Amino acid sequence: MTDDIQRIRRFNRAVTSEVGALDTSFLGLGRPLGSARVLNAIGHGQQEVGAIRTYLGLDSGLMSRLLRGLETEGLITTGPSPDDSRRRIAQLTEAGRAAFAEYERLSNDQARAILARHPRPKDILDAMDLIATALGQDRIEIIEIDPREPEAIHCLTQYYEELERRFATGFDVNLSRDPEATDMIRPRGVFLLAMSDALPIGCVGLKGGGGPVAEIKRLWVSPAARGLKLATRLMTRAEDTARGLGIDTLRLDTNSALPEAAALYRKSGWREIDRFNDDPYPDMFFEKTL
Amino acid sequence: MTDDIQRIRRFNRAVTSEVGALDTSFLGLGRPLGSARVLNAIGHGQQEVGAIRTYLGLDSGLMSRLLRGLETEGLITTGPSPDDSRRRIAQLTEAGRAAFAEYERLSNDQARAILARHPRPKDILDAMDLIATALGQDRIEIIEIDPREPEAIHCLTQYYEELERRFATGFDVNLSRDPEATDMIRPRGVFLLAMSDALPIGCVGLKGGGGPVAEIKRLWVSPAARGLKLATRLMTRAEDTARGLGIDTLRLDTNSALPEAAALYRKSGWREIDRFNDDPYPDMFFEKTL
DNA sequence: TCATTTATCTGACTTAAGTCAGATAAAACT
DNA sequence: AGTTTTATCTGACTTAAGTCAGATAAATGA
Repeated sequence: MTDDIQRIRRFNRAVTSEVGALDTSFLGLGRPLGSARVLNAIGHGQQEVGAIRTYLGLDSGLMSRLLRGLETEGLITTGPSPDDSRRRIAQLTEAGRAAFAEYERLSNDQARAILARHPRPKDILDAMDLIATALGQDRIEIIEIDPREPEAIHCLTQYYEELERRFATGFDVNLSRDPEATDMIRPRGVFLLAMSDALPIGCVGLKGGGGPVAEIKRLWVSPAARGLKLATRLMTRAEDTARGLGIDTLRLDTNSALPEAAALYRKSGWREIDRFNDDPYPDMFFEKTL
Repeated sequence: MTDDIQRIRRFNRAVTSEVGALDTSFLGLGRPLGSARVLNAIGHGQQEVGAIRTYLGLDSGLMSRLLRGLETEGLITTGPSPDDSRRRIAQLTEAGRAAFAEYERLSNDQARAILARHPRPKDILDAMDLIATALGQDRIEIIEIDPREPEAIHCLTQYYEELERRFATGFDVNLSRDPEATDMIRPRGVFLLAMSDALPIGCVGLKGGGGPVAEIKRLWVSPAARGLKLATRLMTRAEDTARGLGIDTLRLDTNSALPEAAALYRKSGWREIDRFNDDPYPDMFFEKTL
């Protein structure tokens, strides 16, 4: 146990000296860290002065001075917010966009360098996802999204890859009954993503047909997020949404090669029923009355 | 690829806000970060003022002033180094040890908290080891050590566990020909550890008997360090040491359940020979003339 | 309408951190 | 022995960061 703590502290040392170097590398462009942080916040789309101030945890006086500094450097312009002219909004000028792009390039180069000098970049990325998800586990949010958006496709692709690995026969989505995207968009259904600071780490689809019966599809949680009860959160949210859409019966199919899925369904009020479709992959079928 | 970079940058955000909070938590004890860092360096056994200065990257003037500050606080004493009185060495006073213990407690609590709030602490630790090893891959050192030391046992235990997992029959070290520790200590042999910032990540034993023939035993590299050519480095160093001990022939045994090991031996000048012992586990035997 | 609240700004501070040019004394070199 | 190098210290700076008490102007509420 003490040994474990040593391992964590070694990790802390490693990242503060390496990742922390990113923070200070911002100094490489000759601008104090405070100004650089404000400039980057604006570049990343934060417009409201107050929002930036809270985000960066700055005193109002300091914030004001940093903004004045960036203004005289010609990197930003500020003006009153149209809906409340006490508030001010900041925007990058042409020169500001150029400076911001420099910072982006620096960050990206540093990230690329980490990947390039390691023989197993995939393992590194997975480990980073696991740690970042663990550190941010209290800030995981569930959002509704169009299943054709890239974030959704990111999850679905990984879901299909996992089925390919875990089914003895492999998995080809073209042989499966791939739901129409519009069946998983309101008002017929919904597609939910679990997001951890901009990274999608889980999904579930509610596929409706306009009637009182709908199907749960594509429940998946990233390996980085397993154990955090995310599948339960996604299912609960999907069921709540279904109720709101006037649905009273939910069905789903699954495969006995995914025992943790069946266990979850059994534990949360689903009961096994007879086969209700001719999809070649599933061998277990469940139903739940809402 | 762009996506990968986003994942790394998300990781950077997560650790700078969480691990960076550790840095600033040091401020919680009311001492400026600079003084706290010096105090902790001394607490961790760094005595030489110059060494601390290089380690923390401080200007000599600043360093001097920080030391004076800690001295007037009554936390350290400084004096000339016995072997070169230009240099100075710093030591904690009783009060200094108490203050240092407070910082240790803070760091340990923070580490413990990370483990406690995650359902899969082992995965988190493995991921942290992988990333810390990757970030510090240029600072991996190979050291000689007594195989009965805890760092060596840490590696050997993991080695045995891996054999237990990978051999169809499992692995019981008591049934194997476990070498005498003294056969792996100079002048008969040597035991080598690969260290990444205080974490042992690989080992190899050179087991000699005083004569010109010796055996390579217990070659193992932590999953966190695979792909970094560490096995090759360990073997090269072991062979070099063997030459220095007047050994001209090396032998080893291995098992075909570890194909990557046999591949390494073949690639680096070993040739397969007939069985030379009656250990129940190995089924392949190699020899190399130095 | 008038007092109150809210968002930001300004000026006058403090503290931490870092830089740089000597000063000093011991060690190393010739 | 005398010069040079090395390790540390001191004093006189600069810069970044942060604090705090008002000032100002727009929005809100009674």
